[in-house]
Amino acid sequence: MAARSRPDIEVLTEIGIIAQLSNAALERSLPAGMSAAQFGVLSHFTRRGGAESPARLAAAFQVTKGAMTNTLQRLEAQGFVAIEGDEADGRKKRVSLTLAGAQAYEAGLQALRPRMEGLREAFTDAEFAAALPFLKALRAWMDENR
Amino acid sequence: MAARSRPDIEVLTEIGIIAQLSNAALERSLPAGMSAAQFGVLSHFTRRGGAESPARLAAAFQVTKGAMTNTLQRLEAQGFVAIEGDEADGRKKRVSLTLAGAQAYEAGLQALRPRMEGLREAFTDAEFAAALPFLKALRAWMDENR
DNA sequence: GTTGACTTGTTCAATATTGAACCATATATT
DNA sequence: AATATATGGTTCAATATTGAACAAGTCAAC
Repeated sequence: MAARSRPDIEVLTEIGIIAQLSNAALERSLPAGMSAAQFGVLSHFTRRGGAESPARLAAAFQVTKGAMTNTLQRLEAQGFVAIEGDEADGRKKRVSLTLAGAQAYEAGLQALRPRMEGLREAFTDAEFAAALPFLKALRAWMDENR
Repeated sequence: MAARSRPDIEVLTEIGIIAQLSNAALERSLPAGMSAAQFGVLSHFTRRGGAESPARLAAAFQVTKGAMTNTLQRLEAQGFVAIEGDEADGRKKRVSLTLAGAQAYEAGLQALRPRMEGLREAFTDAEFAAALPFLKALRAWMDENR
């Protein structure tokens, strides 16, 4: 085999492919009609609870406001989130999880379970934990040097 | 801050964000009209040389054949690749890099240079190399357990 | 040789995303 | 108070991608 690529490029290449495969697997496993983006939003609310504005969600997921508008409209159409105007600030809206949304998230989690278990049989928590600091640093750099 | 997520999920989350930021940065840096997908194909030919069929390119980039058709059509429209029928197998086509394509790739590389240099100032080659084995293993697992 | 299964490449509708324009509202400056 | 600037959210056209259907070519088995 010819000379390998530079390690920085190789890292970014592997990361790109992993992200692609991971996202594709996620979408394939999820119940019909639930995209990875939607699942991410539901997951966010399950972890954090409370209400968030669309703009803050867009920032959290590194997505444009337009994309978040789309995702939230689809979630609302399915009854998974409630969207209401913000009393204190007329520009904002407040998005929150509904009971149906929490149930949909649970169903999504269950659907993912076999895959996640397979992953955790293939690698140990220690391996993931060991990889994390570098990945976080890389993410932070990418974020700052946008 | 509340309890962290499980390390496996965190790893996949970070990888997803890095890939997104990295791809966005790539597209922003590249000369107008050249997408990351197109740059990837040019890069492939520069490294490997010779000719490849669209199907093999699609497999190499983990993309559907339809997506590759699109990318190749755009590359051909700009004169960056030549596409001809395969003599030996009437179903296949042979894609190869043109001189203009090689020059376009060089221009893309130059445009990326400042960003890549910044990255290599922020991290050492050793750090990238250290991260690589785990990423490769993870990629391989994702690839097998599709 | 014919048939049947597989491979290759293209097309098409559906979906997600971006970037820009835009309107409404809030905040700061004067 | 009036004006300017910034922020929040939506819409729109453009683009990339997927998955499915399809036509054309190959190949093996019979």
